[in-house]
Amino acid sequence: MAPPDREPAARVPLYARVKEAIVERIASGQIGPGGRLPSEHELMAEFGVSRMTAHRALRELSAAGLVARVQGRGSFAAPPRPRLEWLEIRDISDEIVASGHRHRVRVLAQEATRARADQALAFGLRPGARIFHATLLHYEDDVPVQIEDRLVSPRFAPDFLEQDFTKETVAAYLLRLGPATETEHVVYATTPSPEIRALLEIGRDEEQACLVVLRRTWSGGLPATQTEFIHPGARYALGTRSSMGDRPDGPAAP
Amino acid sequence: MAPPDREPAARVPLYARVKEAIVERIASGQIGPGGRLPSEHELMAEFGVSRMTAHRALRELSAAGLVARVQGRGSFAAPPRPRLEWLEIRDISDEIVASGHRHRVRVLAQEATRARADQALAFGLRPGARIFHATLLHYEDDVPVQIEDRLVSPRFAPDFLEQDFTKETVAAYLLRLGPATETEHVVYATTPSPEIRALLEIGRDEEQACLVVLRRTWSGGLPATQTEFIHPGARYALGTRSSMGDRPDGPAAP
DNA sequence: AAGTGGTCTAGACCACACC
DNA sequence: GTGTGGTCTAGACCACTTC
Repeated sequence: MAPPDREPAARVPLYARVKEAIVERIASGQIGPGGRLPSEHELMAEFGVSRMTAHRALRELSAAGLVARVQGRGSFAAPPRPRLEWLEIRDISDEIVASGHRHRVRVLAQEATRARADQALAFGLRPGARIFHATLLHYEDDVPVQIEDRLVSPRFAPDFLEQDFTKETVAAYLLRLGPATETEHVVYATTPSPEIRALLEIGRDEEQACLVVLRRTWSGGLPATQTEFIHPGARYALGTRSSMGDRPDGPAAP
Repeated sequence: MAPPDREPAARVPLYARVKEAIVERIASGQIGPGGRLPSEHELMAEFGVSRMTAHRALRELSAAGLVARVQGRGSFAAPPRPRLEWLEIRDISDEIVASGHRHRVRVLAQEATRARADQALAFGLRPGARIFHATLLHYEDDVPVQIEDRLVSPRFAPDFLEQDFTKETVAAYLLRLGPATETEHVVYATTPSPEIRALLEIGRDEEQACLVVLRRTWSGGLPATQTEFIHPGARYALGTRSSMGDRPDGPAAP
């Protein structure tokens, strides 16, 4: 009673074929922005699928932001509203290894310190409270490409000082303790101090600007970590590339 | 035969309740990273829902990256693998207006030029071919915060020179012509030239580094635009914040 | 009233993993 | 073989919009 594959064609799920067909009509301009899409019943007739299958195709396109659906009215092609774009932030060691290079890390500091007033505020502690700190320098083929400067809440990672971060990434260790429930990223450019320049081996004549990624995480509502990733501007860039249809979820536009 | 609401409770769909329950177990640590989740049949029994409903809950959590599913084995809590993080890139005028400030733009250039060798290569044209160029300077409350330097393919936007970009954003105009099918972003830090410094009104003593977002777009396989957004490092940052469960799609980890 | 999307069910066939 | 997830169907009830 359920013919799962009416054609011995390629093993592409029906809902995926329906999605492809709709994306094709939008991408080719055949349905312009704001234009009306076939209703679920029309898709049932056109592709010979059940309503659940037609519905799934439209629902997933809606989640992907390519299609807007309004109950009682119909489905429409992506509205002419600026789409959000997304920049991927990955772990530096992954990136280096994935690009076929050699990754090495030096642990410059791994200690307990007293929280300064601003740090205490950020972590919800009293000034002078004990907090963990670590500074790591990441090399790609012996060229320094990132300074990782971390503050970690002792509440979140009590055994932080006992870890060997040349064996396991700090990020991997922290993830092992429990996933962050909230994450904040800020990216900006800055002119490095002489100390930073020395660590990153930035010559006097070399491009001096640095790219900084500031990451703050929370776990279960409590601040867990705060990290500055500092990169030499001339040797590092964040990048991403996306195609229509494989974009991350965006707010389904009205 | 289909009791749609066995309890007159709040109007929350069943699949959403199942999702919430699972997220709760993961976020509370009750199911630690890599831990096993109830199977679809177990969820059916526990929540009294059909298999389709249990499946939808798990499928959406899988798309959100919180759950990994493996055919034949089962469903598991977010694996202890570095999650991808995402940085949002938005239109500068939107950002300024959304934050309650005043946006103004000056058109510094809007012309047809001859493509340099590298530009011709990027656009798939012969060197010296006609190409459109525009430079805009964006102000937030009369303080310059972005230089927008664009190259646009005449094939994609034949009437580019006739537009009034003080009335309509370049991005909005281009979107009107047709959505980009592919987009590439690269973010890096750089030390600005004296010309750039002058335009952005960066003083001699001021922080000099600039944040550059390079965006390239394609439409239907052909290069459409290439843009450099240059920001003073001290006055601009990219930022984002995300919570567990509302993250964009990532590759469902094995 | 008719059409639309939003949800839900019961049952089915399949591919895959593990024992 | 048993259990898992992946897909699909036919039909149902509901809320909403439009006529």
